[in-house]
Amino acid sequence: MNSLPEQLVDGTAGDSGFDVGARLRAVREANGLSQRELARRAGVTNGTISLIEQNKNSPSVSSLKKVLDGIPMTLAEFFAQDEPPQDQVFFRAAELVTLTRGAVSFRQVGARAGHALQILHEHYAPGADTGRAMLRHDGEEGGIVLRGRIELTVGDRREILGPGDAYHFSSRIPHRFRNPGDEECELISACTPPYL
Amino acid sequence: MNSLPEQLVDGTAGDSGFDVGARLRAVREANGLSQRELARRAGVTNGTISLIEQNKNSPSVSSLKKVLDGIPMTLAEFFAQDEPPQDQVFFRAAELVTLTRGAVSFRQVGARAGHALQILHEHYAPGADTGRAMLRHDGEEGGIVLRGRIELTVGDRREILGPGDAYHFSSRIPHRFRNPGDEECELISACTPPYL
DNA sequence: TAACAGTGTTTAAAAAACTCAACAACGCAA
DNA sequence: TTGCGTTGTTGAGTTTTTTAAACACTGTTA
Repeated sequence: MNSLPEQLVDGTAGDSGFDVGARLRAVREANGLSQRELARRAGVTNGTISLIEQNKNSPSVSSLKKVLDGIPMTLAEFFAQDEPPQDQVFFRAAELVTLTRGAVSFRQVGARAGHALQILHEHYAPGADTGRAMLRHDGEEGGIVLRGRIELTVGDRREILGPGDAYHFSSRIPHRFRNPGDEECELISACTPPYL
Repeated sequence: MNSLPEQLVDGTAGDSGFDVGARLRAVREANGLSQRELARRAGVTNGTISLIEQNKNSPSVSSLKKVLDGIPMTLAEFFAQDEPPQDQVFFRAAELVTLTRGAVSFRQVGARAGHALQILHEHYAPGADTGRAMLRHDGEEGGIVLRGRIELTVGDRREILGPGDAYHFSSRIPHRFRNPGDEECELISACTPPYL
């Protein structure tokens, strides 16, 4: 049942919001390689390269990786061209987006997507807690306490930090923030990549 | 003819030098999604997610993109790696390393090397200036002003920021900080990667 | 002109990914 | 306990990608 084996992804940007075919063709030509030469280096056939470049098929990650190895180029480099522009530089206090998660509020600097860095001005009400289920995600995070006290648990370590104290850890370690006092706690944090 | 339809990519990191399965599982769990919930949002079946996470198949770029759209996360973010060693987590106020550059002082959270994130508590004396020769380096940086005023020039844009105001830009754009007032200026900044 | 070496494209068969539906395991409430 | 809802995994069948080989086109050489 294939009366219309037309290209399933449309000819231009495809269904992926990222024009894999055009990107591969540009990269290949920028390196002065023919389809056949790249195919030989990559250990695939020239037909595969042709079809990918025309967006007539969507390569598997493993075959795309093989092809890029023949360039050579990493997957991250290949896709690291789609980051949106987004270039607001200055943010007035009133412009900071405020996010609320129960007794914790975050004032976020700029937008979340397309950046490698996220900066938050966080406020923890007395007793506020990010939850018993510990947080875990990629990247690193750190911060400095401005006011009040915060109890921070990272893996099997736990400390109570006060004004001027700071922290920095890999976000892959399970972690939890809790305000154990009667006073609001205020801190500024940064993390990479953004995760909220 | 499929006498050995075993997994072609080995169980761990696969043939791609990048463990797509483990990475997807980590990302999904970090966002608190079940395989089924992610599958529903992405418009694929839960079986697909399961097989990908076990590295029993290598998804096509278009299906991986669909899956990531349900997170949401871009392909570039997915393939961007990170490697944090070093593990001091808590830093008492007195422990913060202080660096001085003329009329500007930085109190640094943790060590500089081997991290993707650097956090600084900066103090600019009245008139302090990072110099007429504009700064330029890789990464992104941002911060929030706590006290005083700072004049920030980024490319051809210039603003004076006060308490609560913030900034965020690509460090590749030439930039310069200057305290134009009579009062000390204090701010907390973050940048990635570290550059001092 | 013909013969050749290079290019990218296209087709049928083989291989791999994807779907659908069933399965086993766990936690939780009745 | 039973029952229900959830989790992740698995097998049979369908769809898509990949291969291998042929095709059409270009520029060069004889």
